[in-house]
Amino acid sequence: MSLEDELYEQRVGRIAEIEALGFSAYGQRFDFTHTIPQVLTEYGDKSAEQLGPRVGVRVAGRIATIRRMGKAGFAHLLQNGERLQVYVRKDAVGEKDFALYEGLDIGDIVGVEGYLFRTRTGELSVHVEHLYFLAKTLLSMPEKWHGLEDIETRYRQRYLDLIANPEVRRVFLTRAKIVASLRRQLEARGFLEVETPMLQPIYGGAAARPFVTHHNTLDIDLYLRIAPELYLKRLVVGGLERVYEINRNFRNEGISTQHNPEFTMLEFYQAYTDYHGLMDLSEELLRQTALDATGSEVVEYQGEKIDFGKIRRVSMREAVGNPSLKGHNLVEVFERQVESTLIQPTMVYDYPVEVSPLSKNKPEEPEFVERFEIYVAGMEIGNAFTELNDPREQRRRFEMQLALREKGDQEAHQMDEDYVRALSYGMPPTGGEGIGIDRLTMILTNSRSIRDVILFPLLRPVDHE
RNA sequence: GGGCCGGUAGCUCAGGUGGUAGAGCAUUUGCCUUUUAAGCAAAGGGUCGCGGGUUCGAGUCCCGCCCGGCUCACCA
Repeated sequence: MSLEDELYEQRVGRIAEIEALGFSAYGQRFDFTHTIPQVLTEYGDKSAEQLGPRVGVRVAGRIATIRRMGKAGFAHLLQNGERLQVYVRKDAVGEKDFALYEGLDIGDIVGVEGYLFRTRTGELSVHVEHLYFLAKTLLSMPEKWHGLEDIETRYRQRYLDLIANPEVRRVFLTRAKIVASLRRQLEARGFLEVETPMLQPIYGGAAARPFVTHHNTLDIDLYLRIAPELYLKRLVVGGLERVYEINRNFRNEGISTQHNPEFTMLEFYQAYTDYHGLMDLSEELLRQTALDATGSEVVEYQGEKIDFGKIRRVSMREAVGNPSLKGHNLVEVFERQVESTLIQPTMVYDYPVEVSPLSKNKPEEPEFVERFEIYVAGMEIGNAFTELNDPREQRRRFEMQLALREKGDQEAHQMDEDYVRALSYGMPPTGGEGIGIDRLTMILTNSRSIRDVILFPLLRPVDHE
């Protein structure tokens, strides 16, 4: 028998022992008086005297460490990323509870009832009077000192990663704060949150290859959306003048430290503004989000201080430093030579029309459009433009894209007749923007890989024969 | 897809030039009523990612494959 099986059988055997003592191996509801973080916040700085006469608590958590010393012992309970020590002695808990304590494994989930005290070395602890068994672990936990380090296991078994590595938990708490901050700011400005189709008969709103799926009853192929853009603008036509969506996009392309096949975008549209208005708004949104998520406008990313307090604005032609370049050549040089050097938050504006099929032309320079992208730490995190609202020009742009598709460009835009029809009813002048939530989270959590900010990144599945 | 790196006990890792696989944590047993990487004593635990090959002999050398990481290309 392998060690793994041996450990498993050992613990299955322990279920019988737990039940023989009158406990359930998979216990009942446990009403606690405090979470462990609450105990630490409330009593963490109280002296032994201040804990008298008696502070009674009921707390629950997962056993993180055990130190047994004959007829007494200690354990640390882990809950919500924080640890509280408990002290169990035979003469305080009685025969039965002490027998239960003696058979505990690291990873078991228990509840304790008792009172707070300070140990000789000063650690705030619970002097246990009753022990409750809540859930049995059958598998052994990662090592207490190094935690779980194997990157593949961390992604495949994120639950273990979350138990063993407190900083992982923090990343995802920060991610939630980022999303909450953006929602709060958009709500405050009168934006309405909406949901638009993930399953789309025509995919659009970006240049990318899609995932294809099939609906059986309708017997049609559908695409997982690559962007919600065209639907959101239909809503602007419909009079929802400020809308946003925070949701997943799917792109059937490469995987890297900056790309996951499904990723989360914020897209928002505001009628009666343009890309200059969006630059002002973006600056404020990013500054406030950094502040809400990290407590500071200046964050450290991979050794660089990134300042969201003021965002530089530069035209693409200035950034490239060659005013004669245009079209695809300009973008190519920009991406090859400039993009990775944009460490501080930077808005790069005025894109060639060729790469921007949905953006409005600059009136005085129609070969350029009113578009900008936001770069931070060498990564594109946002893309925004004054929306093209002339249906006849939009049709010409789609036709340009179809011509590219004919030449083999698999990422060229499809024709969307209903979108052109929607524009034909009249869309107000509108600014629209997308912000990549995953990449923004990378920067605000100092994460090197997009997989570190996505709970379950896509990995090739392993065969279980 | 290309290049580089990695996969050894449940976890974290050692294993120059080939010679029957080690440590710490975890586990088991004993002792221990304020410990905290508790301690002391003892024990068990491995298809060395998978498959071929070279060799008397492969964790180690060669070939192929699988999985992962980084990076380049592509993309957001």
